[in-house]
Amino acid sequence: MEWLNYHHLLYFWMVAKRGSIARACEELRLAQPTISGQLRTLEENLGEKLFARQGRRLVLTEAGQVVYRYADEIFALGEELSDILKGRPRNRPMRLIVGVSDLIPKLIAYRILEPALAIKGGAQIECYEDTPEKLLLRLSAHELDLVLTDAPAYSAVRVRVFNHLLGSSGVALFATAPLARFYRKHLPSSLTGAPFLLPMKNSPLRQIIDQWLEVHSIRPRVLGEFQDTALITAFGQSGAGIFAAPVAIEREVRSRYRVAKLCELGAGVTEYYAISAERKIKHPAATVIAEVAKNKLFGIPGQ
Amino acid sequence: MEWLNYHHLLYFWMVAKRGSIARACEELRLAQPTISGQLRTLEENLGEKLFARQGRRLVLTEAGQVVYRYADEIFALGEELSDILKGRPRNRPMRLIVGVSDLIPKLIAYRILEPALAIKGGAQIECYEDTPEKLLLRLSAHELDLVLTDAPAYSAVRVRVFNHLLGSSGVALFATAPLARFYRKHLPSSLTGAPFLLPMKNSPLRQIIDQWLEVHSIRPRVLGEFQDTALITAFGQSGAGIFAAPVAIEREVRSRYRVAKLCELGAGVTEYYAISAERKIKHPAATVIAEVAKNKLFGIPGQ
DNA sequence: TCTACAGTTCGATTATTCCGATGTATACTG
DNA sequence: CAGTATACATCGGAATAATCGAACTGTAGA
Repeated sequence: MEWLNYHHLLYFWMVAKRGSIARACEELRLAQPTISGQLRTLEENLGEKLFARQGRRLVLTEAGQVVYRYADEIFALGEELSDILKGRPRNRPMRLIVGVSDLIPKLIAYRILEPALAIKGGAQIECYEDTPEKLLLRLSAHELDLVLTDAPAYSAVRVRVFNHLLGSSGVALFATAPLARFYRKHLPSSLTGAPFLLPMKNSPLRQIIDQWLEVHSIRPRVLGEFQDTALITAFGQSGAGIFAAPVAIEREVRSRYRVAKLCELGAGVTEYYAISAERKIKHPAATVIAEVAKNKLFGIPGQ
Repeated sequence: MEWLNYHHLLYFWMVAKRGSIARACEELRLAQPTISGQLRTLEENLGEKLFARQGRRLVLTEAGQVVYRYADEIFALGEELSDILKGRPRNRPMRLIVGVSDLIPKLIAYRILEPALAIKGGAQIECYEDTPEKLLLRLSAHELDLVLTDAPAYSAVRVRVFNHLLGSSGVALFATAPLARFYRKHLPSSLTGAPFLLPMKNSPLRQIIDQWLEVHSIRPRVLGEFQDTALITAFGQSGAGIFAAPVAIEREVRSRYRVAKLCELGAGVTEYYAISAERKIKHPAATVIAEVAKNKLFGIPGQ
């Protein structure tokens, strides 16, 4: 494994950003030949020309543009990290800042977060969505107060985040009435070849579905894979295909999307977690959320 | 501006990942004193201890954990970049892979994408959601075929992506019946102090709303700010507050979320774009999408 | 054709990285 | 409680890479 030289990349990035080697020199306080040379070795290492000369200007090649965009992301993260370490907390007003995983149905997210609006004074909520990994990153940098996900935070390295199980729910399949009518006979074997709208491969919900399909030897027709459950339901509502949702919100799903329940997926259970940076959830609004979720949200049925 | 030393960071990252300097040495093919030393200079540069000795192990300090997570992001991007340049396209089967901006209402996204399911043979769709910036990054690396956003791609550097305007729509405010009844009298001045669910500050839709509020000298009570429009509607449906949505999907919004329209926001118009890596959209499913959107989706009213 | 500008090439110089040897603390072993 | 293996820290010199000034090449404009 040969490593990318990030310093070369940094010089390249600055040249691309400023539009010329000369102006990058000023910014980086280096001599022209230095950058010129480093740029050349970067191109050699990558085996791609990054700039093409156009008159006496440099313009990015196609490959250069791709590299530039990645570099932009990389160094933006680096600067963010520097800022945080220098103790310039990125402005955090007096409100609850929550990260919500894409994989959590919005109706569930609403049910979890809603108590925070009800507390007196009315906490203001700020919601960001992203992949769980990104959200945890921002949680650990104390940019978020709370992260909602459907899986506990993995800990390859022991990380200082703490998982609070809010509740769990079984999973059911839903579809518009005509689809449901058609496939309801001879369940579950009728589902082979049936059109499915599925979450991405890496999501816990998808694993539950796949396992269930496996057990029943069903090979569905996959119409599409979606990172966000809200898009799945947008498609599902229009009768494009069959989709899965937690039974905890069965009633809302049925009425809101005008769909019918096909069947429940036996053993499989989705879980919902709040993840905080401290062992004990401190933010008052967050405490309320966790309490209400544990006691009321999913507690009633089956217990 | 003093730059982060990304090579030191890389060593640190590997040590944290592998759990010890010794094992990082194997991976990086370096001698143990080398890494030990580099780690020390990194700590000195940052002014933070990153590891604490626990017996003869090293464990990450609080600061170390923050740095580690950022490093993870940074070097994951770096590896992705290397992969792409080495011509290992990250597995792209025969389907349409679309990036959808968080900021696009799912109902709009559905309407835009739906034609692709209808074409014969039935294209399989794969949908990712993220911020427009990240999506464009992946588009330029040819990991996506198409990106749907509500603003054309900015071009700080001339980038090889092309914007295709799919359509535009006015904006209206919605709320549940009780809320609507209460605020409908003396619009728009009645809205001062009214509870609002808003998209994030940087979104085009938010700018339209803010501008309208500004013009009418309304100062609403902001309940929360959301990155994803689907969460806004989940809150809005439950009567938490007033929210905005494009009039193009007024009917669906009203029936699906059981809300009523308060009023339209005069001049403001949201736009929807498909962004592709080539000047001409090539992917057959993508072509269909763009065609249908331009001709039918938003074309009828007002034209 | 002359000049200003932008980037390149070429050694010489300087800074940084890297390693082996050695030292210190910690865990395991009988 | 030695004796030994493990893991990291420290040190100084050797190897490597980055940097610079000076001279060179090509372009654009006067």
